[in-house]
Amino acid sequence: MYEELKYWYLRDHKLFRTLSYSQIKQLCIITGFKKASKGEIIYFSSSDVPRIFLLKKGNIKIVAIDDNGNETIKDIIQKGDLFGELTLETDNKVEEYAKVLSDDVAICSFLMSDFEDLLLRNPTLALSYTKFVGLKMKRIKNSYANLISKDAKTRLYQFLKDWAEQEGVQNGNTVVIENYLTQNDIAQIICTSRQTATQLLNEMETNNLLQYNRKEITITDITQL
Amino acid sequence: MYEELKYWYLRDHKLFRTLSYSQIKQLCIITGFKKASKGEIIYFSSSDVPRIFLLKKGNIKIVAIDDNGNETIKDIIQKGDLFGELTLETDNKVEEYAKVLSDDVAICSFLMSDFEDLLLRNPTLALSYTKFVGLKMKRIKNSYANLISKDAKTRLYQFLKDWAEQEGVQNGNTVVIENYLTQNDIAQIICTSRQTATQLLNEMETNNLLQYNRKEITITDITQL
DNA sequence: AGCAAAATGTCAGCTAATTTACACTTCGAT
DNA sequence: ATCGAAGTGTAAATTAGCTGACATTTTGCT
Repeated sequence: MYEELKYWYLRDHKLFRTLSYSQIKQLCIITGFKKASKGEIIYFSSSDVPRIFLLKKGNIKIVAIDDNGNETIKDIIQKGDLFGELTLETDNKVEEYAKVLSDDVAICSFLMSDFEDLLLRNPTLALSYTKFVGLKMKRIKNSYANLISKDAKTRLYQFLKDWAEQEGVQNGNTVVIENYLTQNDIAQIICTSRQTATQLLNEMETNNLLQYNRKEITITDITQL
Repeated sequence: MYEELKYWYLRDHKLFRTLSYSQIKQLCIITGFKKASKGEIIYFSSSDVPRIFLLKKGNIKIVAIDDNGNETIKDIIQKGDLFGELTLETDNKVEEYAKVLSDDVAICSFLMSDFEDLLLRNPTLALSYTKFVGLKMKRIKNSYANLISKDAKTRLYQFLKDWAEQEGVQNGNTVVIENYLTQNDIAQIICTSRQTATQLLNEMETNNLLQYNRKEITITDITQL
């Protein structure tokens, strides 16, 4: 069980440990570098040639618009994460874009075709990349399994635990998370209504499980969640 | 096992199409072969060394047991599909097994380590495999997205459409699917209760959208779903 | 052929969570 | 410093779908 969680929390920087500096440089030289600040929207799926992106700094959310014009959060991308067409399949019928959550972000990107060439020339990297995608898949599977079989409260607890593990600053059993999400964002991530999320968060606050404000979330005792 | 036989087992998988006959023969990676019949349970995750499996014939479901002893269907595997630890990550704490759904199945397997060696020696194959895993991930994402944002009826409709597309025999707008699933199986796949699934199927039958029986499902007009 | 087990059909509560609706608070821009 | 927009708080009405509790039908087995 704990082993599983460890896997799950192993964020994706892992891939780049297998890449040498020169390899990374090679990728980044080929491409551009982009900075953006809070609230900005970055379109990346429909645009020109297929690319793979690497978030160097900050946080963004990947948002999709469905047929009815509803926004749904597909993913939260953190510093060091790759995003874009990781499956190496060009398929641009989905309308997705990224929205900047933190004060500012830095994104570097490279061409998918270049990346494919690199993989062909470097089987070890291809293998690592496959494992990396597999890890991502495992993560997605886990989070969806949670969404489907658990109630809203359990989902919120699980989300907070994940978040704390990934980004929280721990001090004893107390964990402080920099809160760049609105309650609405959180609600969307755990797939519930904004109102339900608000209620649950307030309930947790009255039960002294955490303190919530727009800047940060302090989890009183992470072992209690 | 004879070389020719091994070749036959791999030949028509899209993954290995990039390889020539002689290359495939050289692989010699198939180390296991197994036949089983309806209802049989095949354990594959916990056992000895990590393997990757290829289903040559029939249908199976991958079932997991959670902490409370509840069965959940993780995947339906059809003829030609690979299954097992496709992510190449050994991770053996999940209690999973396969149950044979069709009258009989033929499964061949190879060692994950052999497969990794193979990928390292064949960059093109490694890239194909990476895309293959990516495609699988995309599918999973899509089906989960459906599960979460749609109601039970829509989920059932979507499931039937997918199933029809994958395995149905079309004649005009009428599609006949060989039905190797119970209503309970269907319910589990679309994540609802057996009763709800039954009700929905009967409702569809009275609305002349389909005819259901244990052997086959006939969708009157696939464009109506 | 006979019987137990599995699969299917049906229905009445029950409940979590969505929806609707509105008030209050905080933030950011001018 | 003000004002509109975004974010948060709260509550009643409504509902999809689960649970439990059966009856009925079909299947596989000896």
